[in-house]
Amino acid sequence: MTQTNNSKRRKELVSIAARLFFEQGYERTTVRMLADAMGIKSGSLFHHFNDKQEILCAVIQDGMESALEIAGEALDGVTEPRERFLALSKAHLSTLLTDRNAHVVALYEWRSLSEESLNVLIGMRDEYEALWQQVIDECVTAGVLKGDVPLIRRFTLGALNWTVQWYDASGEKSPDDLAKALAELIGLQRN
Amino acid sequence: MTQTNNSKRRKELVSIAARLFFEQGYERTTVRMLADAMGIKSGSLFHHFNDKQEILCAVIQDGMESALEIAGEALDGVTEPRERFLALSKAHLSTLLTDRNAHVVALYEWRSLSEESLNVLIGMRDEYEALWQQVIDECVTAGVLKGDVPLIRRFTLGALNWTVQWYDASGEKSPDDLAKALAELIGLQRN
DNA sequence: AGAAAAACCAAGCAAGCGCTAGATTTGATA
DNA sequence: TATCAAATCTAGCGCTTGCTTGGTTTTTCT
Repeated sequence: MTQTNNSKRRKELVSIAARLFFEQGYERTTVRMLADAMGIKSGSLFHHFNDKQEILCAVIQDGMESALEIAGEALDGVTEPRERFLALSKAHLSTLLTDRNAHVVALYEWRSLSEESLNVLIGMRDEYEALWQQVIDECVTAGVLKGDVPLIRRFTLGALNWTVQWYDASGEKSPDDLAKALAELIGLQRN
Repeated sequence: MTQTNNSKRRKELVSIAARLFFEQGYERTTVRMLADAMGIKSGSLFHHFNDKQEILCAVIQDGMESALEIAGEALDGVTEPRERFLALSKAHLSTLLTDRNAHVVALYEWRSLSEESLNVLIGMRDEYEALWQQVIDECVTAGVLKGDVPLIRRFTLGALNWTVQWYDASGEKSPDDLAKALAELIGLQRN
């Protein structure tokens, strides 16, 4: 029976689904489109997933996991608050703009999830936001940032997440450039 | 025949559609849901609109128009660059968070538009962004902001537009509070 | 090699989708 | 009061949707 397994095949399928969901949105992507891109028939999809929405859940889970992992690595060994902020921003934009799939879906398709799936994912999102909260808190404590910490976090993530709406990968600016520019905008690189 | 008219009735219907599109997204909203909310049968909808996508187009047009109008009023008579930035931010958040319908749809549902509708709306979007571009340019010229103007504009609008994802109207912070906080974050209110 | 499990296909169902056509009602105007 | 257009309804068409079922192929493991 179809379990919520973690087989290698399933991972591949989730990755393909991520691409389609990113390109055209969850609702506009049919199970037949998914199956075509996967090289199987639409019915076979339901051997790996209980329903379509579960595919979305898996994609988002994927996106959150990789975002968390990359963020953790980026912060590892970095101690100076401003550097930590910059490292986290770079990690965020990197997952968002270079592997433009799962992480983007994770940000923009929450609405289509079942309540059950939502409960699974909210924990990961909170964990990710806690990471930001901590880094920003360090900046405020160190006196390099001023203001309400949750609010700064939300503005920052908003500015970063919105980049997927306009970023041109073929342009001259790299994700790292953007991260640096944002840090400058909020006065982190002035001193 | 069904024309792209501007009758009063049509305006009402567009307003109702805006609410539904905002609440559940365009793709998840069926013509029957729309008709129900409008108090008519689904078939009658197509006397006012040629197809479903045209309703979305009208909603977005509505959102952009009111945003443009409110922004223009907000800037009227204000000359000091920092005040102009703040006024524009307040106007933006006001349309976004108090009348949480058309403007939000205008931001998040572009993907479902036909190419034809897109061409109609892109002009309005550009006009709105030009407003921001100008105000930010004034700030940079006045020396109260530093950096690449288009980039600042995009980060700012990103931070503002993302508020719809988390803002709680029943909370303690008003849209104006948020605008002020953002201005402080990017160093506009320090001197 | 042989058995068990996993992956897949062929065929199609029931429901819901956007949309249409033709008749009917409503409301303004002459 | 007669006329005509706008607005709505009734009824349903043709298609696509997510998903199911029952059987076949492929892979894995002993």
